[in-house]
Amino acid sequence: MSVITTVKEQISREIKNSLEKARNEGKLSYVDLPDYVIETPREKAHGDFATNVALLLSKEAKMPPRAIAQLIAENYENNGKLIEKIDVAGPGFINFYLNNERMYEALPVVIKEDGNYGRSSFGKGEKVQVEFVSANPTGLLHMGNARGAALGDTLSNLLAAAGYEVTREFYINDAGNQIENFGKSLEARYLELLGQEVSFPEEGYHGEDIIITVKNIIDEVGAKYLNMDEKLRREFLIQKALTEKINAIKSDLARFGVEYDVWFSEQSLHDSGAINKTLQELKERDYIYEKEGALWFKTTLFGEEKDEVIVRSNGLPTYFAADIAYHMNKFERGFQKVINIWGADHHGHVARMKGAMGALGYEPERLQVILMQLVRLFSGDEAVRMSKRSGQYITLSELIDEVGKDAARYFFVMRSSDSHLDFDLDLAKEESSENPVYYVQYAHARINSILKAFSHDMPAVKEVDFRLLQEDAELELIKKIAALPEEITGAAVSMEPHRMTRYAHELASLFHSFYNSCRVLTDDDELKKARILLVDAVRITLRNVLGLLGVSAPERM
RNA sequence: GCGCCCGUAGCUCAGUGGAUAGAGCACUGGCCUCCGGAGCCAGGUGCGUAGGUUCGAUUCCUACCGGGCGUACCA
Repeated sequence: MSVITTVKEQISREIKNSLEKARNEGKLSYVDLPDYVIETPREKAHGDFATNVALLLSKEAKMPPRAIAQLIAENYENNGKLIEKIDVAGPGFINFYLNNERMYEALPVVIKEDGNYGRSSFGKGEKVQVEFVSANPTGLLHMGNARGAALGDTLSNLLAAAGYEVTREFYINDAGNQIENFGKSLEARYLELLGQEVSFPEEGYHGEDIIITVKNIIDEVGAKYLNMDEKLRREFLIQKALTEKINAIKSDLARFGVEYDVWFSEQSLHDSGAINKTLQELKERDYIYEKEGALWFKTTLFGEEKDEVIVRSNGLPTYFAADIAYHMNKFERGFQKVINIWGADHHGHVARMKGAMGALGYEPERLQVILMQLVRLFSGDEAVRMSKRSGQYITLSELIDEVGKDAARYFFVMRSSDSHLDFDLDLAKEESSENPVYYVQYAHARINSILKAFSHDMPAVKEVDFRLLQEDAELELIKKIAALPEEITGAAVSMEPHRMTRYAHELASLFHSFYNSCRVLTDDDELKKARILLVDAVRITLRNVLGLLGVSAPERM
């Protein structure tokens, strides 16, 4: 357990004791304690921890907040001299000033835990699945997919670090309409490249990449399929092209630092009968009816405006049917919680998916959907279109070539997922100090440089007196380092990976300030040892955070 | 029309039912004879509008304005 969590719990216990004591003495009356918080105040002048308990209790106790706060402060038992000073401030906040001695305890922990520092068993090994990207395998990955990849992978890292058992999964849409469409496009290109005159399907995939794919196929099999049965020809082309596309997606994601545990085929749900089984179950539970030759799912029960077709009049299930079967399959595999990262253009799908889960007897809250606003791509002032149909888009692969994996991953995670992301390619291409990822990496490189210059064995924790670290810059740095485990669990539970880029930047900033005001390799040997270990703890913390973000921590830049 | 998301500094974005709302970029001026100047320090403007709930609202609620997305027997 982290130092900060321990301290907060201790303070909270003492507050309760203190309140009860006041109540027993008849100085205060209340029945239940409100949901108060112990937080780290924004303002340094407000201490290391603050609580709003007196403000919240005011109404029930029928006393002014400041008077309650005063009672708490007076009755507070300062066990083990944890707290240096208690103040009642403002409208009735209680500020606690931590005894610095306790803060130093964080440093040996960081050094001992090293690569594991920040990890916790908070999630108690609960099984969680994160499904992300799941792009159609009919083309290459674009910027929107890239954002989903960075968010999903970082969130997965965070959950794993917070003690959950995480499975990363990619759902391959290798069935349905768009695959039919894909087949027609492939066929058209195939015939075209072999000298036939064809009209390209209106709704087809116009991308250059498809032409290349078909050229590869022709290199392999030549004109063998020119006069073959249309259906067989398309099936062949689809199989060939899908394999190639999926492999391309896999390798692009691998370059981006994303490795999946499971690649799940939509087609397998059709083949195994899972979709029929799901439909049957929904029918039995009376969620399905027939109208105009199609089967409809009663989504109006979940607040939708109209019911949704689940099996078309041509007998083919819609993607919705497959998706329900897929999610049922997820729960059958034992995941306690299932997280999906979807583009905001799919938001209409959320309520009915949750509804469907409820209809099948699963707690809808076990399905969590992160709606990610779309990426707008700019080149300078000019917007770049991102349509697969028009075939004009920047691929993930090109992005990595241009701005590098580190910058791209950091940028995509930097913004909250429900905020639009304006990605200026020209700016991201610049390898300059404007790029925040360099700022953080630079701190890491700088520390390594200091440690190298130190040229002695690292001092043993036992022979170092951390109390020599008295400067403001040093104390601030220690507090920030100590906060990592809570930052990780907080970002994981709220599913907000962007918090970690903030943390990384703040930590780097505190280090740079420290560096400018305190010399590490000073003549004072004892102080030098303490600072070397402090700086080493910063190095470990930075490296671990960058690791969670999938960004490298270079020793030299 | 209806539904979801967004509206915070010149720009791109964080943030919170509480105490003086932050960062990066841009702009201006300063900083080690010394551990990496890709750094540090200083300088200022802002919660779309109007109501409501509250001891307290930028945060929650309602309406409106502006932007994005959705509203298919597409996914």
